[in-house]
Amino acid sequence: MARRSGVGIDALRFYEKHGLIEPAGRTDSGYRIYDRNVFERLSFIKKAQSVGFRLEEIGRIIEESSAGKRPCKDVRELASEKLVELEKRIKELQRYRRELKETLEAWEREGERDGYVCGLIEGLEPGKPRRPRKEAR
Amino acid sequence: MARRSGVGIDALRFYEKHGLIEPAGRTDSGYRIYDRNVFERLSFIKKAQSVGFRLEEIGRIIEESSAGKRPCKDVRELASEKLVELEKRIKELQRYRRELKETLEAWEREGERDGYVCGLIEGLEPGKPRRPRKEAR
DNA sequence: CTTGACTCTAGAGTCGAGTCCAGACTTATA
DNA sequence: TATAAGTCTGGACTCGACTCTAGAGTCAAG
Repeated sequence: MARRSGVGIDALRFYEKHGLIEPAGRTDSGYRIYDRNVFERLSFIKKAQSVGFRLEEIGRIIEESSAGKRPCKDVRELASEKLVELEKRIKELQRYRRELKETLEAWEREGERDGYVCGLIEGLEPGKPRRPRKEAR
Repeated sequence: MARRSGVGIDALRFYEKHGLIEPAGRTDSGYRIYDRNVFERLSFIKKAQSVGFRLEEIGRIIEESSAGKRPCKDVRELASEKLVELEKRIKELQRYRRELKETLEAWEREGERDGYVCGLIEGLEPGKPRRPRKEAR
C-alpha cells in the first residue's frame, strides 16, 4: 500500500495510530492487509491536506462521517476559514516577494551599499517576522 | 529592550544564546544592559526574517559581517534563492486557493454531494500535500 | 537452509523559532 | 519593610507531520 499510494509506510502507521485509517485485517503473522477503502481514504486525506486541512481536522471529518453525519456542513465552515487564512498568507508572501524583488533590483542598480551589517537588508521597510516551514516532500 | 523592540524577553535571550546579539554589558547584579547597537541588530534580524531568512542564515551573515567581510554577495545569492522559493510557494498556495474557492462555489450551487466521506473534498483534483505552518504572532 | 528484503512494535528524534517553567535574586513602589 | 514586579539561570516544552531506530519476527528465492 505504501508503494501503490505513495504515502510512506511510516506515515501509514502514523495515520492508523491517529485514527485516520484502519487496515482491513491482518495476516496470521500480523502483517497488515490493506484494501481499496484504505486507498480511497488516503486519497481523501491527501486532497484534504492539499487544501489546507490539518490531520486532526481530517480526523474529525472522517469520524463524523462514519458516525453517519454528513460532515459537509462542518467541512464547508472549516473550508471557508481555510480560504480566509490562505488569502491572508498569500498576501503576506506576496508582500515579502515584492520587497525581496525590489531589494534585489536595487542591488543590481546600485552595487553594494553601506549599512550596519548589510545595506541590502537594512534598506527594507520594517516588516513582521515570518516563520518559514518545512516543505512537503 | 524587550518592550522597546517588541521582541520578547525570551526571544532576546534565545538570540543571544545563538550568537545573534550580545548585550553591551551587565549591571553589578547581573542584569543585561542593551544599547542602541542591539536595537539596530534586532531591527536587522526582523527585516531579514521578513524576507525569509532563517535565524541560522542571519547568524552567518552577521558573523561574516563582523569578520570584516562584506556579506552582501552571499546575501544576494541567498536572497535570490529565497525569491525562487517564495514564488514557488506562492504559486502553490494560489493553486490551493483556487481549488478551495471553486469547491466552495460548487458546493453553493449544488448542495451536498455524495462521496466516500465528503463529496466536497473528493471532487478535487489530486494535489500534493501541504504542510501548514504555525503563523508568526 | 541461508540470505536478503520485508514487516512488526514502541518509542524517540527531527525541523524552526521561540515559549514556559521553577526557583532564586533584585529593584521599584507604598 | 513588605509587597509586587522585574530579572536571572538552565532546561524542558510546544506545534505538525512525519521519520528513524532497535530488536524481533516473516517471507520468497536460490
